[in-house]
Amino acid sequence: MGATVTSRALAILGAFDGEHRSLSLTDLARRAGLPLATAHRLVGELQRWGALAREPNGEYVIGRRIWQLGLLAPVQSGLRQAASPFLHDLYGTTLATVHLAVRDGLQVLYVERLAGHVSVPVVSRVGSRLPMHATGVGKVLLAYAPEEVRMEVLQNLTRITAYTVTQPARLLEQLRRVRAEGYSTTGEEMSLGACSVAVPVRSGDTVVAALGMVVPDLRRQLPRLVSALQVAAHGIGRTLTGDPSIQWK
Amino acid sequence: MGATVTSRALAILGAFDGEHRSLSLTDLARRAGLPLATAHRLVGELQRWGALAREPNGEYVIGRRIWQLGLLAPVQSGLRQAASPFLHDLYGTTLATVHLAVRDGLQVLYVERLAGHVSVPVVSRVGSRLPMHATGVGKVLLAYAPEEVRMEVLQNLTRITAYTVTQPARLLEQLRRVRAEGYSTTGEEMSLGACSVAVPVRSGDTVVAALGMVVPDLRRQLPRLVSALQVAAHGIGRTLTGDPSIQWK
DNA sequence: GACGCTCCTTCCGCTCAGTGGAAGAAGAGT
DNA sequence: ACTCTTCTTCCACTGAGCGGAAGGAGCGTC
Repeated sequence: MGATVTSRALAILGAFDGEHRSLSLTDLARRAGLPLATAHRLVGELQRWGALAREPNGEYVIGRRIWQLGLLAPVQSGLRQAASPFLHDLYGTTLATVHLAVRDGLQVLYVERLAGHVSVPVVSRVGSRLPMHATGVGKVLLAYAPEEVRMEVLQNLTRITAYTVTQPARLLEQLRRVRAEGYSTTGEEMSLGACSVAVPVRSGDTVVAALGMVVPDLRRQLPRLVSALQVAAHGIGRTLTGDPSIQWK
Repeated sequence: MGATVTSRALAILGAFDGEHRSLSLTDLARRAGLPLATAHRLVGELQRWGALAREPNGEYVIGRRIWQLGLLAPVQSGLRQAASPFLHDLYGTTLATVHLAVRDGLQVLYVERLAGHVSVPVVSRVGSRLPMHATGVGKVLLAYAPEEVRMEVLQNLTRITAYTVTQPARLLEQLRRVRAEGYSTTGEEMSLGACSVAVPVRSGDTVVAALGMVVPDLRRQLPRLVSALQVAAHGIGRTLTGDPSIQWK
């Protein structure tokens, strides 16, 4: 059992997540698995440093200092910088929710997002992870992932909606098509009422990211969206190839 | 002298800043003021948890986990949310780099940014701080800051480029004009080849932020840019006034 | 190919920082 | 006035953390 002081402090920070953005001391202690007195002292130190802040209502939230540190993280920073203007253009021409994602292990990690006006149920948030087999960007990344990754993901196709593809053979077929046609689509596989298209972003020969879009319905405008995405992805790729340091562990 | 384990771990994280995004173990130990062996152990723990990551070259950088945590921080989240659509619109109509900044102590803190394609040397990054006297948003925030803040900033006008305003009297005169005319400008005062315009964002009577724009040249289009900025700033202000919780310590 | 330099990793016995049970304070319902 | 919950403070015991020192691992120099 991890009993080092540092691991305890980190356990406190780790108690926060997307659903728990603010926590009381007691919650914090419980979630971190620490005695109240211990949590209290650690929380005090973290707060003094600026890692945590206290809301008017007494609950704790992640502090400004961590926010600033996080912005220094080289999480795809080269990629994000290169992509940023293209994402805006894409948003400008399509007014759809636009995503930039990379593969992180067996999941998709969203590194950038622009939210559209249109009320489509979008689950992703910047910094969140989703399964690969049920998202547009995920299918692209999976299609170009190393064989072993693909195999492991195929073992565990959890059902999310009634339309989620859960048969390995069918998904494999889809992935082959992604490679052949250069784009992937999903239809309400992650959340009802949301469809998506995505294309790979290449730097040289390797696919470093996926660029995707979420819309309520695909049928009519598919070709237009795909070509808009491809233009943007190509632009990002060209910018990247100029840049020597693309972060990818 | 901070000798608690937690404070040491935090000191290690604190060793990173805008100019030092990746550090060797030795640098880290030196900057955090810790013996090498101690730093080594702490760094190991931080890395295991994901607070730090190791680059191929052996240097340490802020890890993905901290990045994710930072995204949960409620830093100006009300303000940023309110501003986001207006920033997009602004970018859409002007295609210039657009900034949203607040005052943090004696510096400008950039809380949001949209980067344009245009190759203008832009120094600011989201989460970074810059001096107030050499940036467009800074001058706006300074113009409306409490007297004491203004005085303290005026004591220390460091020169950055050949055009930086370093005479207190001249800056004061500029600030008076900002208040009178409702916008500020800079001409290559922060970096050569970059000019900027900025306007205040008001919530009720108080100036809560500044909205700015960086362009290669101001002369011809100044009136157009100022009015675009003012429309956006006004919109943000109106959205904010509806919102009860604007984060400002 | 031996030397010197810098940077990283491991070891281990001493000791003081961290621990956490418990008691007290401060609210907020009822 | 009471109970229940959450927060804060206290303090004596003890094992987790400390860090000097020694041992790698590179790399450039002569």
